[in-house]
Amino acid sequence: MTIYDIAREAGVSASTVSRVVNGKPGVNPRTRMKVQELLDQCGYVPNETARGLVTSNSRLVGILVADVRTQHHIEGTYYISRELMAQGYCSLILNTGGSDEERVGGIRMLEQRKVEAAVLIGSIFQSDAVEKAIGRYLPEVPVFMLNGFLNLPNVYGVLSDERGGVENCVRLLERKGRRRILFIVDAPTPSSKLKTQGFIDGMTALGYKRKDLCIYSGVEGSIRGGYMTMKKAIKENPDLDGVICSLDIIACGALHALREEHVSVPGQVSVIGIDNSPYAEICTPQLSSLDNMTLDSGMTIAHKLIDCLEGRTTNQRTLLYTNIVERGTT
Amino acid sequence: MTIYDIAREAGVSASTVSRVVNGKPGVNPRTRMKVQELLDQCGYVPNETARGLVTSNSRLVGILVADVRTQHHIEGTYYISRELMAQGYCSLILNTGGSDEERVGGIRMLEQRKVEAAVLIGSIFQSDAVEKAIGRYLPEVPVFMLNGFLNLPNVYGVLSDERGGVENCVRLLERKGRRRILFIVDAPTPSSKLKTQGFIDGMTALGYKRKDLCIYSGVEGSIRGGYMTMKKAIKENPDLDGVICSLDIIACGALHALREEHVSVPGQVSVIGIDNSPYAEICTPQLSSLDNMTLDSGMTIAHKLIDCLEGRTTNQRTLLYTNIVERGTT
DNA sequence: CTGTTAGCGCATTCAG
DNA sequence: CTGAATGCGCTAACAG
Repeated sequence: MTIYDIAREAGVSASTVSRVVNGKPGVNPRTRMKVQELLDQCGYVPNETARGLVTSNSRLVGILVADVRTQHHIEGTYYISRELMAQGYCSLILNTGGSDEERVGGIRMLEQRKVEAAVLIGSIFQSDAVEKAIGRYLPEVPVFMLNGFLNLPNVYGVLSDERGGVENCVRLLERKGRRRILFIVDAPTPSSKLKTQGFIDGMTALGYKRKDLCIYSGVEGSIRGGYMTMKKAIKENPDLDGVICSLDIIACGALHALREEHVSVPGQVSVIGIDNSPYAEICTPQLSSLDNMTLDSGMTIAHKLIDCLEGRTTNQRTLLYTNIVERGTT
Repeated sequence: MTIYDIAREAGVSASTVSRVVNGKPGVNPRTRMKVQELLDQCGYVPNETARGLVTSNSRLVGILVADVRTQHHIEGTYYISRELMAQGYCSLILNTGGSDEERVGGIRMLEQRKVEAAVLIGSIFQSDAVEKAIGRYLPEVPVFMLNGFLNLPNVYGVLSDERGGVENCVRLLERKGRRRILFIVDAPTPSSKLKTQGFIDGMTALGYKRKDLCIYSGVEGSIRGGYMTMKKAIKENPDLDGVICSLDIIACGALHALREEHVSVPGQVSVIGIDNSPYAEICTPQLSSLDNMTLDSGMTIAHKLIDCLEGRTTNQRTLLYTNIVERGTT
């Protein structure tokens, strides 16, 4: 069913049908009504592919996520896609997976589908390979990064101050009288590096020496990872009284280990996670967590994206402040 | 950058460039190499929109989800999109939201984008409005439903036996000596109706009268919903010794309430959730849960979908068996 | 107000 | 082996 089919039925030209479909002026009201009726009756749906080819706007926005199953990535993805949908845009959500080649492949695919803008979810996209790929494949398309930034003229970044946030976590534990604080951190993404830096800055500001700091890094971002690491950490540091984990899910695993070892939380040991995810409310005791504003970041990006699409200018780099949500573990 | 630009540079015709891009035979190896070099050098990416228009295959599959944030929907979505990506297809993931109009709008949009197949995630899509919309907008396109089915020639359903699964949960609790079993169920989707039926069947098989059954329905699918309902249920049924919840997240809330009321789990009361989601491993004690095979369903759909796209036939309706994963609450 | 024409970028005949 | 011509479905400019 094309506009030509409709045109023939209605006894008018294709242009007239096109005008009616798009609600353009300059059509006799009677003609318009007749055509519209036929359109409804046939359940005509315009072919967006053909439309995109001629107008060269696809009304498509690409969203790249390493893995949509990641709790703290899905919120932003959801919000952005809903907001764009409301503006008549479709979201092409691509699960790129973990490797640089896959990320580059994703960017190439966005160019292939002629997206009008791209969103990259997660600091993991802050890499040289991605920067090169954007320069090569998407040099003219606005690219928005959630919790990341690349120094390119068409890249916009919305980041949360995770470094400062973790520093605040350290200060909080210090105020609670904690003296032997551990930091457990997952794979070394740009984000987790910032978190680690925040831990180091916070601790050294309190007078601790860099070499005395206790950091367990490269931990698997799962319950199991947190559990195993905590088990080990207790053995190695029987005097520990505070733990900061780079992910809520790791903290959940750590809580399991602490319970098994009959260490009371928050009596003997305080625990803080990061992300303020649903997990934090489910575990026992409920987990205190650093809210790194993934929802806010998503909302900010959605609005900046729409501004950009509609021709308004917007600043390239935004920093959001974090805050600690205290629950039962501190 | 189009094939014409490349053709001019290379001193050949667009047809030849097209042949090289698509790896078609009938090109002089020397010519092919020269063109390929230019292609690489320019970072040429074919315009999939134009390609789709002429070949009338979009290499696009639409995935409709009410809300990607729902834990037990994201697994299948992820798996399907990854599998399709590996086959060279793109996934157009649409968050349709909760209303029938939005679901119909989503289906319309899939037709507009000329998807080659559609996947509907969740039993909520099993409705008259959706059936009508498929008949109207996607009568020729294979439609796969995860945990749902519609009696249309182009619809394929992969369902898990949730009714039987809940019946087994009842039996399990009975074997554990539980006599006063409650059922807490969220909003009345086709899926939760089946679960409820399973509860009724299981209980009546044990000799309970329909009117004696204790069912709390229409509960908000959240921790809060489970918590509030459990609080109420304890008051109203001080002798309860078993609870089955239609969602893990509800069971998590219920566990909170039971702990607050100093009811020991599983000492005094056994609890079973449904979905076998990550939540089940996080709460304390770890939650026994009915695994309704969302991952398996996703995998099955992905494979059937690819079979279908490649012209192989596949049965329209598949039922997967469920099984109970016992953890600390039973 | 309406119809005719051209062309978006590409794959695919069909000639050469 | 290669190129010219055609059309996918649509919008936009132009002419009537």
